[in-house]
Amino acid sequence: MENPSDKPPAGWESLPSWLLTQTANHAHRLVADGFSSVSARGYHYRLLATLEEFGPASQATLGRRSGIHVSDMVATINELAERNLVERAPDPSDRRRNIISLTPEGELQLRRLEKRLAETQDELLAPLSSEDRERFAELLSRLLDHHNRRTGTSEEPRH
Amino acid sequence: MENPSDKPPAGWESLPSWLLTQTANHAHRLVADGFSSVSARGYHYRLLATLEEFGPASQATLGRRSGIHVSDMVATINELAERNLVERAPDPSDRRRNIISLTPEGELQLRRLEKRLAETQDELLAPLSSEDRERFAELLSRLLDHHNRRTGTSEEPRH
DNA sequence: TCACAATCATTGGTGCTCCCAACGATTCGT
DNA sequence: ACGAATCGTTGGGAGCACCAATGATTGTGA
Repeated sequence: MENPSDKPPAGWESLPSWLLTQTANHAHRLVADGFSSVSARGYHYRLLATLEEFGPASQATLGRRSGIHVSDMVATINELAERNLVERAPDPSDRRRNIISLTPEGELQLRRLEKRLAETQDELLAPLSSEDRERFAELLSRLLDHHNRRTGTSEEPRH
Repeated sequence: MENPSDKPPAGWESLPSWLLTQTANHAHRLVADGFSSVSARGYHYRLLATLEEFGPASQATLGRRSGIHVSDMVATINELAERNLVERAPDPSDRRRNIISLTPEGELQLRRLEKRLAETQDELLAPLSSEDRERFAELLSRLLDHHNRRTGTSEEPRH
């Protein structure tokens, strides 16, 4: 965004899709700023959090769990492994797979990221009351759920 | 995949910033799909709508009005001008400037984009009642306003 | 009036997120 | 045993937001 010095435009600025994406933009900026203060970005957090939540797993599985595309997963793991926040080891029982696991340093980093993230939530929702925040989250959840279902976000693992 | 429960993990998935950005993602996809059906993208619509709203202007002014960065404005105008949706003419009174104006074809295209956009809003808000939609928009407006003030810092152009 | 500051359009980048196609290697299903 | 499926990897692209620097032009102040 630059310099809306010329009066508030109009029309499209009141469309839900506009309000939503612009607000999300602010949210993303806030989150990204918090993360970048510890040299991380969204994907790093999502991967670390997923690892802690479900434990070590293959890259493909992690991709499904975190919603990160498998091809982006490679770079994300590279970046984290370079800093020893994550470990990439071959799976002895399936030579196609790597088993990715969280290191102690990775856990520490995750703690830091969670802290920044929590601060960010407050900053993001600053103008909203406690009840408003709840309603806001509820509305978003309803929308997100609906659209996640529609776009078949979770594929059945068949085997 | 020994664990068929590759579903919504937890924790971070309930954070407002996550709900917001992911929902915005769906919104963006819906909007983009609608736009792409007439070979356009967000910037095109924003520029065309701004032109109709305020009339012809220089690229820098359009950038301020639409929130499109001036350096992205160049490409956006190039793309629209190539299809005769917009006209780029030198400003006789200031040889630094171009005056950008909407062509009749541009207006037609704008009508098409508005139509797609209107359809998209309904798709986006499908699971919400009329009252919910209103509350949703109101909450988003409050947030957006707050953060625009904090960030957008619109300074007056020194005459 | 003349030098300096500011503005304008343009170029050529960056970063993040999401997404796609194709590849060799490996394992599974039948 | 053979074809189908899965895994990691590479190397892209789209879209949005943002930044720095440049040459041309215009404005301003001393």
